[in-house]
Amino acid sequence: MWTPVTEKVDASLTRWEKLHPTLEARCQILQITVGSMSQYLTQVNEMPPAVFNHLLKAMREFMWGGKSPPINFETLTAPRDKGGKNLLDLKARNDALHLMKLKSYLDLDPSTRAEWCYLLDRRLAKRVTNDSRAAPEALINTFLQSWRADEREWPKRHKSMMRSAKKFGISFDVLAATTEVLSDLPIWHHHGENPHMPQTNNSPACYCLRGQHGVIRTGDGLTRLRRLDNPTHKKNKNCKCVDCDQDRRNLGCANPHACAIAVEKKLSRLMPKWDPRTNPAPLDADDAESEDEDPSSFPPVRPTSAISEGFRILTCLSETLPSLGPSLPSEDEAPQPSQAFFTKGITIRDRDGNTRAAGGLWYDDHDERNTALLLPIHLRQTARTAELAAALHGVQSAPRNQDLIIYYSQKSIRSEILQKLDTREASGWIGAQDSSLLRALAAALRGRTGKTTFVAQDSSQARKTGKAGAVALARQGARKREAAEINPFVDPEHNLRGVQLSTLTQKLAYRGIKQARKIAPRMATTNNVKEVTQATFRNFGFSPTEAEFWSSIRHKDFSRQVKNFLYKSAHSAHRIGAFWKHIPECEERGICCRKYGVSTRPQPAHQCGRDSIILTCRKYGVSTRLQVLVRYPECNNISRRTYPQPAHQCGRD
DNA sequence: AGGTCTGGGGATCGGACAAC
DNA sequence: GTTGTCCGATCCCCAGACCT
Repeated sequence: MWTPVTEKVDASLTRWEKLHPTLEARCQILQITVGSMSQYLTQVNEMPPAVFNHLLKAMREFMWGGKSPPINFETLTAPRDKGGKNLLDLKARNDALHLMKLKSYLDLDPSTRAEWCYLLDRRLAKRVTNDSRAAPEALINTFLQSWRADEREWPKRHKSMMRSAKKFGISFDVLAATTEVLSDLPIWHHHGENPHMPQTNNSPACYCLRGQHGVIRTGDGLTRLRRLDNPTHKKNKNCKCVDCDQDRRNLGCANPHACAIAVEKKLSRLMPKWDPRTNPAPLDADDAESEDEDPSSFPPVRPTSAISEGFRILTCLSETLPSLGPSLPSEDEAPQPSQAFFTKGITIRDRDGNTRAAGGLWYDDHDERNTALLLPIHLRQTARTAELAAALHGVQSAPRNQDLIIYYSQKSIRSEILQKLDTREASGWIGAQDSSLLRALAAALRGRTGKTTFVAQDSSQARKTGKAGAVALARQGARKREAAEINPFVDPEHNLRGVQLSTLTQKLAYRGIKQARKIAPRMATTNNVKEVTQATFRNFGFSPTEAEFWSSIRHKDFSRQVKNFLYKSAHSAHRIGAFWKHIPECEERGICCRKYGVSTRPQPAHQCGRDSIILTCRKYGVSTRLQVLVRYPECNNISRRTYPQPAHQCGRD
């Protein structure tokens, strides 16, 4: 089945090879050949390991024209700002397809759910590993409940999907759910049980509830409970109340009271979030309207309204979040007057010439809570990040039941929190800027009982003082030597891990999977980047970040060849200079020969590496030099100064 | 030498199963 | 419900081949 595909790919790559494409072009060619030609069949029919290995090998060989690879494949698949070429990562692409299949499997809406999903449900329920006595009628869906199926019994054609589900941490979680959703969840093997109070699913009463009463979902159980509130109900097996009487006659239940008690026990062992009895009723129409009236205040959590929306995947992404632990103020008993503060973020050049961001948090003149903070270096150094840090600090230090008014200066802070939060949360913050701060801020806001309102700083007289105060504090923060400690604590109760499966797209899954993966750093590359950073600082007075370095060598002013040259140089992928030093019988290849030199005067023999190639070589050197000079005229002096130097080991200069 | 890639072997983990 | 054993899958490490 796969032979035509592999043959087509191989033939196509052979044809492309004849055009001698550049590294950059090869990446694109691989995307449009291997990527597209294997996509469909992988989707409908998983890619066998042999085919995967064949394609991977073909890609690797094509990348370097059959020669030995100087840069490993993983590095090439990394994003461009990390030194990669964003090359198609076949493994991640296949995994993304598995997750898309998982998405359709876990679409529980009967009107759209495919036949094979029901068959898989049944098949998985045949061999339960963690509860040998589990009853077949209690097993609805392994990912919705706590039972697990024997991996060896996973059907062959769904094995990869099941593996990916496990590998990328499928889970079921919501911040809040409507009563309908809670009532619709299976009551048996409920995943939301309190771990300290193990569930019973196999007692005689449980069998009666399933067999006689037909109780499958928590909602079915709720109707059994009503009698307990009925004054005519007697707490024994012979109760004659209407409900018990009916159960005895119509369902053949011997002890309706015991069954009702069993349901109550079961529900009380659920964590409060999952108990349909304690869940507050959904907002009625009036409440919803009043919320709409004030679009500036932080809205209550929107309850999940369909079971399928509760599945989360790629939960491994969130585990790397740093956490200093909870240090948030507890609920104050006394009612608090409402409080307002102003936030502002600015950026400056510090004495090392690097961009630093600082934030100001202003309450009132001479208020001791006024805060000036210098943003720690591990965060993005932008005004928005700094303002977010200031706002986070303000929210975290306010009593929870206090009404807050946040006067923000950047519009995007308001829109991120008030409008984009749901989408960001659904997409697992993949690709979102300032996600750690926004996450912490959202969690802190959700933990508050007081109302939080976002108001823009405008030029009215009353707000001018606050605005100016926040700016002054931000400037003060910028002068600080010690960076502030930002508390990125995210309360799990107010935070969802991973991505919402029901809104997952292949693109998003692919990005998330690539983001979750760790790529081993190359020592040569790390050293090169460090060297360039230091040299830039020496010559131009600022240190570029790693991302800036990688984007600068792709600047549009450079020709394709030079870009290619710089990229390979950054990875030490040229077999030049010192590379030959220790290779038997090839040592002389590292020695500069005159044909590469611009000067006709005899030069002392030296190791011909990058420096000498750029500075003296005819082939690359002239064009690279010219292009660098056009872009950075100030380099002119440097290169002239460096040019006449004697033998040296080449570096980036 | 320093990089890539492959394959093999050992350690580890998780699950099934049996015995207690 | 707990413990121990077995087995397979997976991960990790390393040696070795290969390249230039």
